[in-house]
Amino acid sequence: MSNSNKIQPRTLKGFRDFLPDAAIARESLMDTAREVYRSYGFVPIDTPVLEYLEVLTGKGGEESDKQMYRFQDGGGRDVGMRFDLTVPFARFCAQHIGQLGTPFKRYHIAPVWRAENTQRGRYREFMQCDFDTIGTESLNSDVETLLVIHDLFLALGFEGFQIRINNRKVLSGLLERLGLADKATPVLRAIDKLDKIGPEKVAEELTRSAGTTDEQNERVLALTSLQGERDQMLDELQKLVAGSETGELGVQELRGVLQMAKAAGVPDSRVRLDVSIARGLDYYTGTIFETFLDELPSIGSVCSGGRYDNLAEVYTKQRLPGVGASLGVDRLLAAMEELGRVDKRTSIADVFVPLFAADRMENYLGLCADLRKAGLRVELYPEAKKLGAQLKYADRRGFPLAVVVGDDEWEAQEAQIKLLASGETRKVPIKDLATALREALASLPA
RNA sequence: GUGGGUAUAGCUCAGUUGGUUAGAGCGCCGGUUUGUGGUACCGGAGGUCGGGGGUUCGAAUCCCCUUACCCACCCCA
Repeated sequence: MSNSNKIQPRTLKGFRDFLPDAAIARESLMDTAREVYRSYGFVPIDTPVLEYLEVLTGKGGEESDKQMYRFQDGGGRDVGMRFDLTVPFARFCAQHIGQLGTPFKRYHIAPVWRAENTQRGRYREFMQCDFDTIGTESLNSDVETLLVIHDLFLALGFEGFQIRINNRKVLSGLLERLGLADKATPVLRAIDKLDKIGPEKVAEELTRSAGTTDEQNERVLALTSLQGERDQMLDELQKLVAGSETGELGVQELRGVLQMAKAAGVPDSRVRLDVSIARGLDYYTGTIFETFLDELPSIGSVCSGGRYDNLAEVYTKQRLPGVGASLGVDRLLAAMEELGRVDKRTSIADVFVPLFAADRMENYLGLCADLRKAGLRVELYPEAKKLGAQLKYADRRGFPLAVVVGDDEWEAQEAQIKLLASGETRKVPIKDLATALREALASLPA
């Protein structure tokens, strides 16, 4: 077949291949998230990629319906690919919460699909890492959500990040007082842009999309533009929503969450009360979170979430309040890539064993098997090439350690451990090799 | 979905007003005498210039279409 007859190998817009370095980075990020979630007792679940279309549509607002991949399956059923993990979770809860009992805490790490235009850190297929606590209205769960986010970013190696927090009730309270309760969606969307386009433009948009008066705009902006010291802000907010039961409750909740987070050891510098964050998604009703990296705020929020009153109301009569958040794995990865924080390792094993003495294959196989039994990840080179070439391979793949055993060493029942970063070597008896390797690994810089 | 930009080797990019066999750096493979990689030196492979069509004696270079990526809007992880 001539070259021009070949099918062009290519991927769809917004869909990507992952080469080992990217796949290793992504998996290790997900492993970290998994460990943090588990450390708080969240349990894993999974749901299907495809759902009946009626299960998915009309849940996240118009925009998500537009961006959903949908088609008819072979049996003529209208189906959709999940757009996020929250809506399938709502269906899941409506179906199974009776067996699970409440409160129920789950995490779910899986890809989702959105047919929107791509951009830096925005793809059509991307991984989300959600965790939610459902079946409780306790503010303690809101605090726990914040603590999980905080632990998560620390575990991922970030020091400089900021969790912005707000409460929808504060905004709702104000809207109620201004007689704008039915315009909540356009108003919140406009407010969400405050950081980006400034107060004048927000006012314009408010008037245009929600038909607000100048006075209403002023009141909205007075509230959302609040800045400064936290307790002062809370006091100001209190005044601005005074008279609205919802609003006052919202301020009280904010105060509570912030206070407990502080008591739990989250430094003030990493939690910012930001009255301008609103979140586009319709289902949030209480606390809302967004997380920004200090080094790259422009990539947007890398972990967002909040509290919702009634997740599964369209599927069941049972009321299921909850709170949770979603880590944007691929967006975070794009950010880390840009910041040069992605490990370029293309090997996953810790120990490289060159096939040095070609006629001792059985010895090498036995040695590797023993090391693996001892819990090490070991790669044996498949060909008896020149030692230098084999070490070069190991070096390029980023192996931390090599174990060189040639005829002399086999005779003496010794092995040479080589630290590939420094070139330093040392000899140990083969019977002590596993222990020595573990020690060597432990003493390496992370 | 709308508007703007970009597309040349695996990667980052040169390529003069359209003119012969399209270049560099890095990377990759091999070598610098047989048991030690990352540096140095030598050599090599690799591109129908994103794809298709058109203008021209002649197109990487000009025009049209298409696809992907980047930026903005929108929305959001």
